[in-house]
Amino acid sequence: MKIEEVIKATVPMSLPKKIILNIMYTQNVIGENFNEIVKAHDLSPEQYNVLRILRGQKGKPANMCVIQERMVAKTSNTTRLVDKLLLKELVTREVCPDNRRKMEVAITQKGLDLLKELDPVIDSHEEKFTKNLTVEEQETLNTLLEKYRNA
Amino acid sequence: MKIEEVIKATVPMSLPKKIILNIMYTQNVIGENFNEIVKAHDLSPEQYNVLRILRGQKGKPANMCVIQERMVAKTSNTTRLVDKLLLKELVTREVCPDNRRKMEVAITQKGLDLLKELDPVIDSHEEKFTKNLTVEEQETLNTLLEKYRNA
DNA sequence: CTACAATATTTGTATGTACAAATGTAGTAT
DNA sequence: ATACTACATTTGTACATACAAATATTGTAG
Repeated sequence: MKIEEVIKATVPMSLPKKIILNIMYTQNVIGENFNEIVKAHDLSPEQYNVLRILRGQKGKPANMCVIQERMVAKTSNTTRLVDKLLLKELVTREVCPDNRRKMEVAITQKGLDLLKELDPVIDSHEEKFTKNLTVEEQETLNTLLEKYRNA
Repeated sequence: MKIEEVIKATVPMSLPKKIILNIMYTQNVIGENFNEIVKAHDLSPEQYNVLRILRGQKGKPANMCVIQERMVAKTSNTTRLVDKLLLKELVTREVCPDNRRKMEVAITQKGLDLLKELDPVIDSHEEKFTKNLTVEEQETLNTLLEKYRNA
């Protein structure tokens, strides 16, 4: 569906406006789809994100700053996200012995198991949208988005 | 900046994953920029959106359903958005005489004036990101996003 | 006409987000 | 040691969002 149909536009829009709306709306579609997936496992999208970041640390714990700077939505409240994950015993949180200002957050086995369970579902979610594009088109989309963003 | 740098990825990512993250993050960048603009005029992005939809009605009032289906984020709570706009006297809300289940929401002169003030700022915001792409690239980006989304 | 389903909107509630202020710790200059 | 600045995280508060349930109105079948 073209973006004009999505928002039922009555007048023609400029190309810049169409692109913005297209990006906003596409993110919305992806986000809702993703939300359904993680919600079925009692996670919010951002909670999943934190778990994924922690797994990427390969055993090494991460402090709050590190988690924050690796998140896509940079303004999330990391403290409260980790609070929720702690309650579900998916992560641990301890004061860093070298620097007591910092916290060491690590994923638990339970957390790793949950991610493993989610992996194939997430993968197919990612591929679901991509499958309509050729590899060449995928590369182009990626490049154009990066070029666009760096204004 | 490439998406891998943004999220400081340690391992290479699949193309489908990169595209998803790229769209999510790009939306984030646009969104924050847009947020700053409307916030300076004491509006939230969604409030602005509703005003814009009402102006598009060209004098004809819109009921809640119509507003909802024209919004980019389809899950917003239209009632409360309109509540906020009412408080600022940017819109009016009346029961529809033909069908008392429906509401007729219309933009006021004050609302139109506010939009007019915002127009040039919004336009330059939209063009700011687009200016790094040729018109041909813009068309391609648009087409690829639509193709991508319709999975 | 009555009961029932469909439509349109509102409200309640839990949760999430944005942002400033507060807290606690570490490093540095005097 | 003291005062000051920078750093890391947490907390408070207002606001927004998601979603189910409630309310009110209209249309329709018997």
